[in-house]
Parts: sequence; C-alpha cells; structure tokens
Amino acid sequence: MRPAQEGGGRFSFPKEVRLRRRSEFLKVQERGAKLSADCLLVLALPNGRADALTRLGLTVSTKVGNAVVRNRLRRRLRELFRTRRHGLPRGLDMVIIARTSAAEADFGRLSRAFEKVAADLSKRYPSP
RNA sequence: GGAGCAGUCCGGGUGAACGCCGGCCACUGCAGGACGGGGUGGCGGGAGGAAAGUCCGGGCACCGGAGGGCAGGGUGCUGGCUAACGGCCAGUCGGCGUGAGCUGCAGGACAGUGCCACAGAGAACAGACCGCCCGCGAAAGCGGGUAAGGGUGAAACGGUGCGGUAAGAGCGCACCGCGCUCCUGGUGACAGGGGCGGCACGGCAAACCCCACCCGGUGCAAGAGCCAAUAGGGGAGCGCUCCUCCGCGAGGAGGGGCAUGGGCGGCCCGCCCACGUCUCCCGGGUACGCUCGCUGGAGGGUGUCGGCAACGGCACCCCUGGAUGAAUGUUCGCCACCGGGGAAACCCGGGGACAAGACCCGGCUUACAGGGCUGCUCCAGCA
Repeated sequence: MRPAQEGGGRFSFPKEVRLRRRSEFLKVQERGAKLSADCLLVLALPNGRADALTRLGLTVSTKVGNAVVRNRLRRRLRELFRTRRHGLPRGLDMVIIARTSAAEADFGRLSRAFEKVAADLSKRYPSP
C-alpha cells in the first residue's frame, strides 16, 4: 500500500486539508498570527504535523448575508485555496474569516486579497 | 383588437479544463472464517417553487401504565375529503363588481355579569333643546299635547305612501322589514310560500362567559448500538394538614397549626411503591468519537372506474441527494432572453429575480427578473 501522495493531486481538495473540529478552529483563532487584506481576515498557526499539510478553515457568519451569499463566498474562497495551496508555506493551519464587505466582492477582488495574504504568509513563514 | 378574471406550467441551455459528495461495477492488494478498510479505473447521479418564515397538522422516537374529572389551550355557517389540520372541495348567507368572478376571526346577547366615552334635552322598562299645535296672557312668557321635522351622536324604540288629527303618533290600512307559527324543498347551513302579531327582544362575545367538537409532554442535539453486569462511595428529592364560605372535587377567598416520603402530563378522584428502598446526578469511565436512525415515501407518472369537486379504488411503469465547519462548484467560451443604439447586417451592456436541504411528509404565509399555455367575461370592429 503506497502512501497517499500528500493530500491528493496537485489541485485536489480532500478532507485531510480542511479543519473539521471546533477545537482546531479555536486553537488557531486564539493563538494564530493575524493578517488582513481587504475583505478577508486570516489567522494562521503552524500545526506541527508530520506530513506538513497546510489546512484551511472558513468562517462566514450570518452577518455577511443569507445562505446563498455565504455558500457562494465559501466556495470561491475554497477554490482559491485549492488552486494555490502548493504555493503556500507548508505545515500551517489557517482560518479565513469573511468580513461583511466580502458579500459584494467579485472573484477578481477575492483573488487579489488572497494573493496578498499568501505573499505575507510566505514572508512570515519562509520555506526551509 | 383593447381592458380584465380564473387556473396551470417554467423559472435557463450547452462546451472545455480543474475540483467536491455519496452510489454501483471491475481490477489490485491490507487483513483474513466472513463482514470490513486502502489504491486505480469505469458508469450513471447530485437543492427549490418557494428548499425560506417556523405559523398549523401528522409520521417516527423517547418520557414507567389504564380510566373518570378539574384547570389550561385550540377551533367556530353547512356538508364532504383526508393520516390529520387552523388545510382543501362543494354549498349557504352577507358585502363588492356591468360581468367572468372576488371576498368574510360568518356559533350564542330572553343563562348570567359587565361596558357603551365625548357630544346631546334625552342612551336602555330613555327623552321635550329648537320647532309644531291647543289654552291663558297686551306682550315677555307660563301650562299642556306631540317623537312627523331640525340639531347631537357609532347608535335616538322600524321604512315608504295614503288615511287620520288641533298638531301628531302603528292611531288605522297597503307594501317592505321584524318576531312567532305552520306547510313545502334540502342530509344540512338555508330557501320559498301561507297565517298571526302593531312592533315588543339597541350594540359589544377580538369583554368575562355559554354551547359544540378537538388536544399528554418533549423533539432526530429524539433515540439505539459500539459499551457489559454486579457490588460499593458521595450528593439531591420540600411540603403536609386543619377550620370557614361556594363546589362531589380540582379551584377561588380568608385564617390557623405542624414538619413520613415518593411515582403516575399541572391538579383531584382513583391507583401504585416503600424504611434504607425509589428516582436522578456525580464518579469509577474513555468519548462535542464512530455506526445506525437516514431516506422507497400518506412517493411520482400514465390509463381506467366512482364522484360536480377535493379525493378515492384498481392496473401498469419509474425512482440515481443524504451531507455533518456541512457536497452539487470555479474559471473561460457560445446561445436563448432582457435593455440601449441602428433602416439592416450588427455593436455595446446585462445575463444569481427571490432564495439553498439538515429526520421525513401534508398545508398555510411571505419573497420573486422574465416568460409559456388553457378557459371565461365586458367593450369595440368585421361578417
């Protein structure tokens, strides 16, 4: 049995790269480094995992909009993470919190915000 | 053709690249009695008409278990449909519209209690302010009659007409209304007709209340399994009863005394358990874990039969969401479609309108860009 190629194919998005427990979210939110860009607020914390996977959690509260707006936002943010996760520092847990202004943002604006966060993260956690 | 009424349906399609969720099949190979878990590939699926609000009704699950009642809650014209409903269908009555049609918190006010402000002379076995008429008086005015007219009010003790009268008045008569009664039709709400009564019995029940019918509580974070018994440890259970009045009683009003306790929907009747029991919590004892519940169902379609219809019976066919920090997407094209410009070819812009399951159904209510179909009404025109 060969080991899973770390977290699936290059652009895949399997379950092991998502935060799925409340305790994981709380840990990042309490102790993580805080970065912001436009309508996004990002918290990041090295997770110390042996496989050095970088994982993602999303928080979009009801203040941002109704269920349709929130779903769309979550999917777009997840898509950005999916296509760019191999350019991010390794072994990080990150939680993206959407601000209210994210409701009106189109995909281009979200991309620019995400790129800025990715650049900041690379500076803060340079790859060895 | 114009204006309108009702019903019903849709609410994007398609291509490529990269992804997500669960299902089936094949190969591989971990483990190996089986179930099972991993990898690769293939096939075919993957939010709504309101999925929403969470306003009703059920299924299902647990709360120890039956009955009668009290309290509490709900519904409220009639008949039917349904698993059930506060829903639906068909009617009745009232209101609106020329009409197709629309609309209604539509039981009871001689069971009882209560309320009817302000204005007004007078407001519930009412009432004389102005006016009208008669009498007295020189006049001002005083006494009497009068509810037809004016004024107030949400409401003034029937309406119209004729007769009658000093002026008036159901005072008399006709019709209408109202009440009682009888007949006919209807399952019924009710309708039609005859007779009698001179008219008495104002409104509010979304005031208490009365009547009829219905209702236990909590919700899939229900609940079950992996997880199993026995013994032992610590903590908790908070009221009971008597007297007076109405009542079988619960209950309501007032007063007094004392500490067996608990369970059965809040209480009573009734029933049951018990001196170290009963129930619950903590804890030994690890879990916001995994599996099940979890999706084939009061399911959908077609035909046929019964029924005005809602709906029901029968036959055949179809079924491929089940997540859980929560899948059905992102990007780039093309086309429907919409707006603007143009004679046209075409060009520019938009192309998510409202809104996404969270145990599952039946309804109601609310939101909604744009569009299709069917039937009907009124008006105009042609023949």
